[in-house]
Amino acid sequence: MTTGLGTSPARTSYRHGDLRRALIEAGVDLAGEGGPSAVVLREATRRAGVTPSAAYRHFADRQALLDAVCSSCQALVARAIEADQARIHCDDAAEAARLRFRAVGTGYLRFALEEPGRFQTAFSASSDLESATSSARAGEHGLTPFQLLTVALDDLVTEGLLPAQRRPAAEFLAWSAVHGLAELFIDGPLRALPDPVKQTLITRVIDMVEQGL
Amino acid sequence: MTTGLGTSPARTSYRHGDLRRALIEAGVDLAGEGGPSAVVLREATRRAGVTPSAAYRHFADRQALLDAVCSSCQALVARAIEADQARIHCDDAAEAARLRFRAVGTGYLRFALEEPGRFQTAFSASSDLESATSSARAGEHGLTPFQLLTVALDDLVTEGLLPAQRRPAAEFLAWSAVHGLAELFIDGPLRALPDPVKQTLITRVIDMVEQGL
DNA sequence: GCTGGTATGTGTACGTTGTGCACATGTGAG
DNA sequence: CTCACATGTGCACAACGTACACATACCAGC
Repeated sequence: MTTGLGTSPARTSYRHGDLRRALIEAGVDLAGEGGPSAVVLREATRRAGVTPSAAYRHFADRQALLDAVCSSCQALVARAIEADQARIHCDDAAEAARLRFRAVGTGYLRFALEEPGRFQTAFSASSDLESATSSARAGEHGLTPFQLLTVALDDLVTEGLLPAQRRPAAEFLAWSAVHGLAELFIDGPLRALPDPVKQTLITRVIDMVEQGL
Repeated sequence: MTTGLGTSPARTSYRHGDLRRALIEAGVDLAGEGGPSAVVLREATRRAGVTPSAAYRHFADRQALLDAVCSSCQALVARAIEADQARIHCDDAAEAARLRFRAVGTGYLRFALEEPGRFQTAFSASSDLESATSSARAGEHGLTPFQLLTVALDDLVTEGLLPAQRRPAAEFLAWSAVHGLAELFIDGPLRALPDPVKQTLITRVIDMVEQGL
C-alpha cells in the first residue's frame, strides 16, 4: 500500500523524477509506522528505490529529511483540525466561533489518537516561532495548526466570548493543555484507557481551557 | 565532573562492584547532556570503565537501561516539586493547600527549564498507570511526581477549594496543561522566549488550571 | 545536431551503534 | 579446597549515517 505503484513504478531510468518528494512520502509512511525514530534515511531511500547516498542530493542530512517529514505531518494535523471545523453548521455567529475554537482541540486530539506516530513526528523537530507559521506545515486553507488556533481565539474576542485583556498568549495556554493531554494519551500513563474515557477527558480538558482562559 | 573519581576510581579489579548503579548514573549524566537519545549504551559502559557487553548482565537491552534512567530522572522531578513545596510557610490551612498545589506546577516547570535533557528523559519511556507509581521514581517522601499531584488535589478537596464532583481525573487535566507548557518551552515554539516571559506564562497556566478545574 | 556543463544517482568505504556468543575470572557455598 | 554461578572480556555481525569519487542523464549554446 505504501511502496511503489502510484509513486514510483520500479523506476526504469537512471533518474528518479521527484526523489525529494518520494523520500518525504516514504518518511511520512515510516513516521506513521513507528514515530520519529522510525524515520530512517536508508529505509526511505530503499522505499524510493534508490541508493542511500542519493538522499544527500536533496537533504543535508537525516535531520533535514526529518524536518521535512515533520512539516508534512504538521500539515496533516492542520487538515484534521480543518475537517472538524468544516462539520460545524451554526447560525449563531458567537456559538459558531466557540465551536470552531473547540474544534481546534478535538481535531488536534483526534489526529493524535488516530495517527500517534505521525503526530509525535509532527512535533518532534524543534521549531521556533517563525517556522511554526511556515507554509509547508499548512493545511488546505494555508494555515498551520498554530495559526488555526490563533484565528479561532481572535474570533472568540471578536464575538465577545473572550475579554481582550485575556487574549495575549492565550494560544500558548490552550496549546499547552491540549498538547499535554495528547502526550498523556500517546505514551503517558493514559495510554491504555478505553476510548470512551479518552473522549470524556478530551471534553473536560477543552472545558477547562474555555473556562480558565 | 561527571566521570570517574567519586564514582569509579578507574577500577583496578576485574569486578566492578556496582555496575548497575554506575550505568544508571552515567545514563542520567548523558540524559542531562543531550536528552533521551544521548543515553547511549556503549558510552555509558565507557564511562563506567567497562566493556559494552557487560551492560547486558544488568539490563536486557538499551531500552531497559533507558527505562531505569527515566525512573531516576522522574525521581529528580519529584525532588524539584518537593523543594518548591518545602518553602511554603503558611498558617491558613486552606491557603497552604492551594500553595502546595501550585508548587507542584512550579517545581515541575522549574525542573523542565533547568534540566531540559533530564526532564525529557524522565517522560520519554512509555509508562502505564502502575509504573507511574513505582517507588524507583519517587522523591524523598516516597512519592512520584504524579502522586504528589494527586495528594495536592486531594488536599484541595479536603480544604473545600475544589468541589468533590470535579475531583475525578483532575490530575490528568492539571498534568496536561503543565506538561504541555514544558514541551512548548523545551523544543516547541516558545524555546527562545526570555526567562521573565516564561515565568509569566507559568503563572498564567497554573491560574488557568486553578480556575478551570 | 553535436558538445560540454551541471544536476542527480551509484559504488564503496569508514566509524558508530546495539547486540549475541564463546571465553575468562572472580566469589561464595559445600 | 573445590566447584558452580555471577559477572566482565573479546570478537563478531548487521544496520545506520555519512563522505567521496565516479557514472549518467538532461539542458544550453554553438
